[in-house]
Amino acid sequence: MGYSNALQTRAWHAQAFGKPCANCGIRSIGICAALEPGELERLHRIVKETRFAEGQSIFSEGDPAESLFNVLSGAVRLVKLLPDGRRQVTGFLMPGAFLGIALNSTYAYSAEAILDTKLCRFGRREIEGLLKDLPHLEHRLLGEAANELVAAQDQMLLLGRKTAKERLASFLVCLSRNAKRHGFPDNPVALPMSRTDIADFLGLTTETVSRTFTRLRQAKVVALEGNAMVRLLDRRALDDLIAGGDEEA
Amino acid sequence: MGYSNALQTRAWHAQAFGKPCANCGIRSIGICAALEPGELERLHRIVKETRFAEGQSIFSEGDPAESLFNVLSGAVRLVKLLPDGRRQVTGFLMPGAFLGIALNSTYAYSAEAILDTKLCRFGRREIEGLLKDLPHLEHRLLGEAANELVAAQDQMLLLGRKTAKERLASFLVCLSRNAKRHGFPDNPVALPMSRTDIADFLGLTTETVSRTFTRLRQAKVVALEGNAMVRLLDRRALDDLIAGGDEEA
DNA sequence: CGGTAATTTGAGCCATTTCAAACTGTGTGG
DNA sequence: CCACACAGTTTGAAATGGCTCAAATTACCG
Repeated sequence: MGYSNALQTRAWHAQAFGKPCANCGIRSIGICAALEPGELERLHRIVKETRFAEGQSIFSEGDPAESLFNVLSGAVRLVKLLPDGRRQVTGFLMPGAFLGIALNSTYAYSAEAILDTKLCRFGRREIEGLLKDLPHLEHRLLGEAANELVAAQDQMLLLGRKTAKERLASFLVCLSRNAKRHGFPDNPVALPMSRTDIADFLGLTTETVSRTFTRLRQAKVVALEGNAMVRLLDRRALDDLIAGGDEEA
Repeated sequence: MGYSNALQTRAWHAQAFGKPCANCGIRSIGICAALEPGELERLHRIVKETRFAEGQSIFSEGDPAESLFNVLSGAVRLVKLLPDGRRQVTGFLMPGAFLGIALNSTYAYSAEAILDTKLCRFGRREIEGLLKDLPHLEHRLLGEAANELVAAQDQMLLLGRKTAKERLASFLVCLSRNAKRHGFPDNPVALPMSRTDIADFLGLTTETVSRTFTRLRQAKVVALEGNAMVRLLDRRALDDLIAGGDEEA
């Protein structure tokens, strides 16, 4: 998932731009961590850095899947649409995340930049060649896919069975955990995505997300600091909500 | 996803039991399809066939992930629970499916046999050794994971944004497609799982699933043939519901 | 400091849930 | 082979959480 605020955004943008992969600031997080210097060199030859402005589409559901990406900086949302416009956000990607693991012939979802975003782009053909020679890389990719699968199942539980309050609490804690894991501040947590994005991720409406924020605020469980930043005040209450035992706050 | 009825159940149970992997009836579907005869021999040495009776637990969420499985016959449901008993079924597995791709230290969900079920069991350690030597296998596994990821995203869209009628229609068509793909009858489609399982998979209650079946039946879109078998009558109407454009039926 | 989009708040409504009761199919024992 | 019994399913009626539509605020940006 992605994050943002003045400070964090600056940090993200400071990361490798135009440098060879060996110096990539994201390397220790991304799949490239699996590679030796020589292999990195080879990877670097097939990589091309690309920028997307806030709101720009990276690729659309149904497009031929010609590229895979590594998020260098910024944030990305993955979106699925129904013909009548109903929208489901299936995930938020932060720096270090891999985009396009599903090596199918077409993309199963659209990807859009939430912030100004830099990506490493790999040609699909080239990656497949690389994977043949570098089993580490494939192994790492499989690990990545496995993690995404676990996250997807958690999300199914959330969408199928949790209340609005529980969904928002789960979301905020998840955001905070990820921020920490990636070295960003984890308590006032940044929310780079709009309320609509959050709603479409949690299977709710914007109005419900907003009302739920208000209720959590009134219960002193969280505090909003501006619109794109939340402070988690009562971790215990949040954890209770996430587990989903019984109500109280 | 799984299926059942007298005929189909018989077919499943007729498949390889105690035979070496080379003769495994499921091989062309499962991950083993990626292997050469010599490699299969090696696989066979680390495999152990296991049976689970209907309703039996194969493993539970949180258990150390010591085994991976291949479904030979029967059907399996994957379940996540909240402490207060709310339940989400995250998937149904049919013969040929792979169970436990997430190579994490503990299982992220429980697996339970819906029918009497036979599985190939692989030790985790052994599989990891095998993967080191057989890149094909890892590649195949990655492909499998990618497919599951796509299915998971579709399910998020369903859980987050579809109506009860659309959810049930999507489920039935998906079931039918899978049956066809696996060589089972795809029009009267078998439903080996209970209404409760369906409800917990679709994020609904049993009552709503039942009422929705009734509405689809009254609209002559489907016909129930016994409780564990549905005939899809109006494919067009089903497809419209799945796409989720606008209502009518 | 104003303009504009995003967010929040309000009021009424509706799809789905909940709680409760009737039904039905399936498998069993007589 | 049939009647019975029970679990699973269906139906009914009332309650409700989240949605819809609409308006008021607020935050952000130039």
